[in-house]
Amino acid sequence: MHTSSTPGLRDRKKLDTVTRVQRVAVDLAIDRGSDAVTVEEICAASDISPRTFFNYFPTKETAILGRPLELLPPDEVRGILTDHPGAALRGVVAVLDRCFAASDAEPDLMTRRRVLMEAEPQLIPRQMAAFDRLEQQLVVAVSEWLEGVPAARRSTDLAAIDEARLTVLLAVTVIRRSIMEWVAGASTGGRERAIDATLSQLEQIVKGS
Amino acid sequence: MHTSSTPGLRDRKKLDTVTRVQRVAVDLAIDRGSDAVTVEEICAASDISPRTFFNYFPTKETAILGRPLELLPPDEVRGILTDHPGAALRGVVAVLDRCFAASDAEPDLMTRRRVLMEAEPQLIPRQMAAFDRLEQQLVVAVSEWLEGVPAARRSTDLAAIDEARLTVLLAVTVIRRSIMEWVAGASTGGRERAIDATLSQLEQIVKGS
DNA sequence: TATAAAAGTGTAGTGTGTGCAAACATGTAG
DNA sequence: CTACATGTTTGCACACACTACACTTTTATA
Repeated sequence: MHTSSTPGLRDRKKLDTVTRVQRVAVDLAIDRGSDAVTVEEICAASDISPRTFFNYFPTKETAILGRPLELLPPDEVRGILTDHPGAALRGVVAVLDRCFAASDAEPDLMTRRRVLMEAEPQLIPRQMAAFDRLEQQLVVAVSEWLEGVPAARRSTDLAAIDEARLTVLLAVTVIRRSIMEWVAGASTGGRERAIDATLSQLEQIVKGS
Repeated sequence: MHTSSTPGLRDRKKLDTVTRVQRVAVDLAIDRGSDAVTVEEICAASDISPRTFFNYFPTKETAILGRPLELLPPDEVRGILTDHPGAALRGVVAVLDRCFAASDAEPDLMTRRRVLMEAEPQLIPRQMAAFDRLEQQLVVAVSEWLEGVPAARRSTDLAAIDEARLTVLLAVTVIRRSIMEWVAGASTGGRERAIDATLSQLEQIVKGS
């Protein structure tokens, strides 16, 4: 058994292979279009067998776009939500942003994926559909957290589960819009700035209705 | 050439076949799970050849869940938007609702799809990803419409394209939430009621942030 | 009834993804 | 260093979605 902090040769090799394949995959996709690239080509260019490819990635798409985001540990989620008292939406957006920041996130890989998405915008909604699991987990977490907030300090009179569902959908929308801006390269600052801008636009639009 | 208003035998037969296949597809999916159903089974049960299946439907998913929604003709879109002055969000939601109502919409087929989605919730985000095209077209339409509204009557000071993008995303979110309620069978009334409820919840949540 | 157009089908593929079992590498213990 | 256990990689055979092409059948119209 090997439970120390150093990864060990075996795991290091594995990680190397994974990132190498991901890089090759996204590069080929940028070159020829993601549909035109075959798994066999990716494998040939990364020196692994097709069978091994599917040990690493459940689908071709996963290798090109990356694994779907995972939810932070529950206590971290609670902490972030509590940091935004009376503004569940901002809290949930912050959680999603952290999930995003915490993902694999080799910077150059992210950059290349951004380039790819710019060239093939139809990949963006697919990526969003992969948020599904995250979304469901988040609804549970937010709902539980809301139930622990005394009614006097809540900013709505909705049932916790209803507020949680809609808040999570809204937060995903905010993140989605921010990612679109980020992909378009328009936003001057980082994601934070784009998120703040989106949130204030959101307020204007909703209040105007 | 046949350009009269009556469909003609050929087209009637075609329509019959399409709806029959759709019914068989969704029924089999309810019985065995949509992943476990093969195109061959659907074809055997609906007396067409697999090759013909793919003449009718681009994918298996399309046969089970239905074609993605199509945008109403541009003048209708403009009309609906103009019916909701100063509340672009409500207007866009109304447009989406009409698109929904105008889709194939054999009532019993819709019911069965509702049952299927209840059993396999992961189908819902997939369905939403299919909104992609509709969403893009809608952004263009809304943006053009907003540009025709004098600034004094606008409820925000955002650039038309920015307001259009975010408004469409929000409207899709509202529709998505309403469909989820409708699928869950919770809403007492029809979609309209669910949409109104969602919109007012939305206001509460955003104003509370 | 003859004929052109459209719809349906069979065949032979490509590509993604899976199950299984054998070959291989690596870590551990004597 | 050797031997064993465990995890990784691979080859092979396969199921299924989907496509290109050529061919037959059906329908609409003259």
